[in-house]
Amino acid sequence: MSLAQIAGTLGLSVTTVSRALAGYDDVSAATRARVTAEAARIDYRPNAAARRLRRGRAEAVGVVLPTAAGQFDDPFFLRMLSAIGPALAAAGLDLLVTTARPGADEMRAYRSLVENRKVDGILLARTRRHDERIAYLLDQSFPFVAHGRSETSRAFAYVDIDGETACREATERLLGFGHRRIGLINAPDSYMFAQYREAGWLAALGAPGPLRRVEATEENGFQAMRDLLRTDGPTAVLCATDRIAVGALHAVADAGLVVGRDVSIIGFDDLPLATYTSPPLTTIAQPIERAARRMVEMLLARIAGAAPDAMQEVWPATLVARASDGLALQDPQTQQNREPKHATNPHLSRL
Amino acid sequence: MSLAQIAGTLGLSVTTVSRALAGYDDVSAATRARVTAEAARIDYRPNAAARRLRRGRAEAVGVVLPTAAGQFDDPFFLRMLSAIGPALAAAGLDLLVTTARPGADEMRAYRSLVENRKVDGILLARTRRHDERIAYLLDQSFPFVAHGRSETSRAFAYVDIDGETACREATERLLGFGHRRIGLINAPDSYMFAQYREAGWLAALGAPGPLRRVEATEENGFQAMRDLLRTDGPTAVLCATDRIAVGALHAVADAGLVVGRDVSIIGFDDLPLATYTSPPLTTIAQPIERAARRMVEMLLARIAGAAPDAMQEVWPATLVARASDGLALQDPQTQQNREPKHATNPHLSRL
DNA sequence: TCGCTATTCCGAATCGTTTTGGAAGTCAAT
DNA sequence: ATTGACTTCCAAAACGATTCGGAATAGCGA
Repeated sequence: MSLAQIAGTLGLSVTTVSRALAGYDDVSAATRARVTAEAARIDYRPNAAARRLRRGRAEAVGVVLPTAAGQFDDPFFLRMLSAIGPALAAAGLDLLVTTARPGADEMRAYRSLVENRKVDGILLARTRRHDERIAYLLDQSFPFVAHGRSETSRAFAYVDIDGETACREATERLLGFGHRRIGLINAPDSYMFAQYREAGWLAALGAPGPLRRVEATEENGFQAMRDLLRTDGPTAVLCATDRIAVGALHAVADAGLVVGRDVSIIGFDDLPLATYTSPPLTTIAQPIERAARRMVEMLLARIAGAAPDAMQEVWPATLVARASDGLALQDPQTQQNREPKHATNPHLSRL
Repeated sequence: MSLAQIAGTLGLSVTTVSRALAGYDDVSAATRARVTAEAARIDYRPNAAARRLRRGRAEAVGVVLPTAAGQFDDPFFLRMLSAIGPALAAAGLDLLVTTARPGADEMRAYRSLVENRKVDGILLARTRRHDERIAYLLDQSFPFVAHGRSETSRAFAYVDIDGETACREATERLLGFGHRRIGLINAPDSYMFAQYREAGWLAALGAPGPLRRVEATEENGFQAMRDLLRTDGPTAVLCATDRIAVGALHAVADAGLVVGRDVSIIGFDDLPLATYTSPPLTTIAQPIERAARRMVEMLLARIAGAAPDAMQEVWPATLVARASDGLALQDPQTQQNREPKHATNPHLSRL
């Protein structure tokens, strides 16, 4: 199961066997044929550790998954992983997944990946305004690509979703429905994506509206919505993630109100689930899988030595209208328009 | 950043530095102190590839995630990963994640992990009745632990959830509510867990009831439930997973029926989401995280050489009652008992 | 002084691959 | 016969850690 073994049975040197399999042109066609045949016969597989040691590359890429409450369960990361996997496999790279609680643990995980040379590059998500991970990787000039921007003067590669525009347009949509008290249940504002979503909401509104900031779980969405309903009485609420929206949906129903009639709700992510909430959730779809594949492309280029300056992309998100939002109640002219809207579920209609 | 560097600045041999750091007792206390101090000073990290090559161990564990429609998105795998991560980190092992579509791709992924010696052991989930992966790993006598049993005469290590008992009890609960036409929306019966869940349902029922088998997605759950309602008119339906149940919930509402009154639904998994469906989903909770941690323990023992025979555990699952099931309508005596049940959401009551 | 045991250190081999810098042989042109 | 160009092969040196089998020194009793 080693080059030496093939070399032995064929009476060749290890060098020649290696070069034959690697496709060098200083190996005769006949010899190459004998080598590849024998390699196939014994099902030769190169020893990954030896290759890595010699080449000085790990041939692997790292991802650190946060395990804080509500973080890791997030389908967001799973969707990212599912898209990263095949893209990396196509490039012959392994995927090393580490889990860490945000905080000291987390930086230790990144340091271990970098300093033990376990990976050649890193993908990271859920960037923060002041992101210690990004600062560290930049300091080490270690190749990485982020999903999301961050507040630093130094250039790094990223793919981001334009949450600001998406949330501005979603809020404008709600304004167009006649809503005036439009709340936002946001993620903690240390997250960069929360910044942008809030900025978009604020831009459309002109002035601050009812706001809550919570970690993105169903439970927190529920609590925040219940609180919002009690103290601020919004007629529409934008939720920074679908998980928050699911909790919010429930809080509205729990208060004896009807989602889409008494209170409009718009989410963000377009989880598979969103079609099957009641009512089906109007939400903002972001192309996570495509973004993840692009991130892998960028990372390969970074590992190959390309500069990050040209690798900064912000992609649009698109609102998918379902039935959790609609015309504001206080607008009298609208009552007759309501029914068709809620009876029409674009998903169900094609079943 | 190598032993040679430390040896150089300290005027020692590489051997001594290595042995000092490894804790051998043929190194004087004074030398060991000098070595550890210098190692700390330059923040020495052993080269993972070199260590692996020399020791002949990968110091990593592999997981292959299925990427078929509805498979990978499944929160099940994310919950597993989130529990595996810390347990492996504690043992100093890396986690190598590969993605593969079930089929040829999948076996290639397993072969690559084993034959390129990329991992020392493998964790696998969603076992199947005739599981090619298990057969292969047994053939290679490669250490692995499965989540779920399989139909083979050869012993292997596993942790499984007793879905049969859980589903029997859930079905008995529905029978106790007066339901007589109790359907099952199962996962494809190539999956072992589907076998057990169906067996439990069947055991309680005595005779086959309305049955559908689909891949576990919301969409498929929706379709299967709609079909079931049209052709079989069940008053209660057991769903093999919560994702199926979410779709089923929607199909019931879509048919103009009320979940918990006209049709009872029970899921399986107890996703975080289950509390926030409408109505909140009665479902069966399985301790995935604890099981995953136990699987890691077993895998470490297997890698250390322990036999798998004593590593076969089946754990109980527990039903958590929420509001998606209740007394059957046709039973006249029950009408006054219904209301309190559905107004009482054990989760909400503690908020 | 001689042997003996502890203590402390180190040279060299090893893991399996890649790669540098030739070496040996063939062939045709001079 | 010599030269040069080409083809085909290989020895040996890496990569960095681990480990076997000593070696050197010191201390001690006989």
